[in-house]
Amino acid sequence: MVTIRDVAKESGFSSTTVSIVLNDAPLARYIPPVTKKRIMRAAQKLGYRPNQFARSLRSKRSHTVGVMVFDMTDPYCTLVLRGIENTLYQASYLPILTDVHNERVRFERYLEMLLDRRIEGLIVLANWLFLDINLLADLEKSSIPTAIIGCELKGDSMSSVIVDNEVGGYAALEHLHSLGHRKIAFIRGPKGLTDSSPRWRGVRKCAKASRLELDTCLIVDLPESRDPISSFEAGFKLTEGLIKQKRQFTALLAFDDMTAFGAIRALAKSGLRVPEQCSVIGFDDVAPSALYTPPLTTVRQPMEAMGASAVGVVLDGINAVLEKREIAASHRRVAPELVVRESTRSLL
Amino acid sequence: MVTIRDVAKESGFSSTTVSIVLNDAPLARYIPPVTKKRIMRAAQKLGYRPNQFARSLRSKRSHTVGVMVFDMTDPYCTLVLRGIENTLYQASYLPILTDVHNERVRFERYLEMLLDRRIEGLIVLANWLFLDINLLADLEKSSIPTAIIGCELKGDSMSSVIVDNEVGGYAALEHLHSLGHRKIAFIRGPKGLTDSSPRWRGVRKCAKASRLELDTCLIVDLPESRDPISSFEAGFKLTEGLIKQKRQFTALLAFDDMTAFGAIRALAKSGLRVPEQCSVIGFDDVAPSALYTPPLTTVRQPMEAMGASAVGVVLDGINAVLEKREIAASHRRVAPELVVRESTRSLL
DNA sequence: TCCCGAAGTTCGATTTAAATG
DNA sequence: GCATTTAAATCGAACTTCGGG
Repeated sequence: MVTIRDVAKESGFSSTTVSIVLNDAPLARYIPPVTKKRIMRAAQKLGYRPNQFARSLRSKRSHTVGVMVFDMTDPYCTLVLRGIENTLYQASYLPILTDVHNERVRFERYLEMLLDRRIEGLIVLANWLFLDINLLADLEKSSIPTAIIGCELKGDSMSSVIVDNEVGGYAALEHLHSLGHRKIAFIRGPKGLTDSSPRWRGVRKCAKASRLELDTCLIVDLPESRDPISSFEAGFKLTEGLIKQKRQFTALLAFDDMTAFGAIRALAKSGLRVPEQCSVIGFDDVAPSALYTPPLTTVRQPMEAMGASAVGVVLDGINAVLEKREIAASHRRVAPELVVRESTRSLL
Repeated sequence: MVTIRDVAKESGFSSTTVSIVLNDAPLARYIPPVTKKRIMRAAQKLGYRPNQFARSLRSKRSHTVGVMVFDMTDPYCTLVLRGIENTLYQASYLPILTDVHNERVRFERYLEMLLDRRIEGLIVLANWLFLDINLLADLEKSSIPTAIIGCELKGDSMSSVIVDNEVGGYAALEHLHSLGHRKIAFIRGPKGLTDSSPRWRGVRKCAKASRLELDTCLIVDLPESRDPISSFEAGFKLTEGLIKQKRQFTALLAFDDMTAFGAIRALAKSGLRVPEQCSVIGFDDVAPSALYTPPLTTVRQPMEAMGASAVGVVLDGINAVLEKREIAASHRRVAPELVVRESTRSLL
């Protein structure tokens, strides 16, 4: 490996001067262009690349951000990760990706490993989180800039980026209602998920506003489960249950897209066609939704933008730390967007 | 930050002794249990965590593996990444994830960044690769253990893990043939993809073995494109074209699952039901395939196992380097598995 | 000679303080 | 005092060498 001393020897200057020149440090003003040229050429010639370990040791910086996901296999992650990656790339940071598998020990071990690596920031993708929220509290004391995506929280220590679930829930029902649907089945999210209740609040709000009465016989809940795929299976079973009980409904509002897929499957199995005999709307707009047959109408979370936003917040935090400024945590709530495709249809 | 010297002071021993004890170095045999206890307690009390920068600087090790993906949004990546993550975790390595977006400059920049970080190994997920293969040759000179997933290559410097495309292609056609299908449409992969030709070779081999004549009017090719989603759109358009030309076929063999999704969509749009009027088979078994309506019959690549396998190879390489052993690159070809679901049906 | 522990060097880059002309 | 350059200290851990008992 070629070191700064090799460059010094090759160029005929001291390693101090080489360092100053190559980093374009303040003192570089005093160094005559000839010297700079010579040093540059020497470095070039030798193919010198500074040792990041040594650099980090002095500067205490890693130019690395930790990314913690609770379950990678959730399709929700993909685009968020893309947003994170892309924004970090612009800023010349590199992400260390960890997948907690919704396991407590794994969370703790990974957090320790990341902290040991002196990550400068941390982004947590709490998409399908069934761990004690107290775990997240542990993060607070780590005192590194942290942003959580998909889990609302108060407080000054950690930032958060979430979609406005209430607005989204409202939009979903409003869409079905505007199409003339009145007998609507609902599959709500599991109690343990922070998204569930605001999303349902939005639905109720819309129902109230449009004087729609919700039939409690048509409301079912997703069970708790650590596995995001399970919402597909649960969506399937719950819908099947509804059908078997001969509940009449012309539309179904699912907690998320996976649930909607399960519901569509159940409907198809019973010979009910979507959207001809039953409209279905999901939530999230994960990648497969656009590819589904029929393409799924859903409420989109701007996932890539949310990833980018989280990185932005964390980067601001890092800069604040570097400049020894205090900075308050920011809590961003981004607007969802109704995406009308072909799984919903007007009753008229 | 608490350093080893703080622990030394606290425990009353020198930093040397502390280092020996905490690392359980060979010399630790000579150190009496009392001393060890005292040092351990001091470390515990102060919450000492060794500085990885300093450690890496001396040991020249980063305990980090670079992971390079050509397009994260390809659903193919998800499970492979899970396999990689999980296996690295067992071995206490951390992955740095980079997404090349199929862009040359990005590839080069990321590679440089990873090398600067002194990654100990590199895993390349060449799933939807439309860059010059020569780029990969650049990797050779990096001289760090490297494994490529999804792209066959010879040579001793880099290892590879691929699915046996020929066997897979064979199995796909064999399945359709065994169901009684004789008029079969084919959507082949783009020429630029290394998977395309062996997969097709398998198909032809099976056709020959079962004396099935392939109708060239029913064979179409996916265009080149950097975007993996494009195979959905192309699958849609190509199938639509086939239908518009009134080509008769009772089954369709798609290059991959995304293409199959596009084909199903086109069939549905023309009022053709799957599998009643046309069977469709894909390749890969990406996550959405099982959730599709109808659930897609496909040829599964054991993606998680392939990720794990690549990590295994790289880890072996790392150990070889540490022990200054020479080690030959390994080229693993794993068997695919036919997954029969509901998008294919017997003609009888 | 064996056991225990400490002093000092090394890894490679940055930075402070100081030395030249 | 000014422009130009550098010796030496520093970051934190690990390893080599050495000395005392």
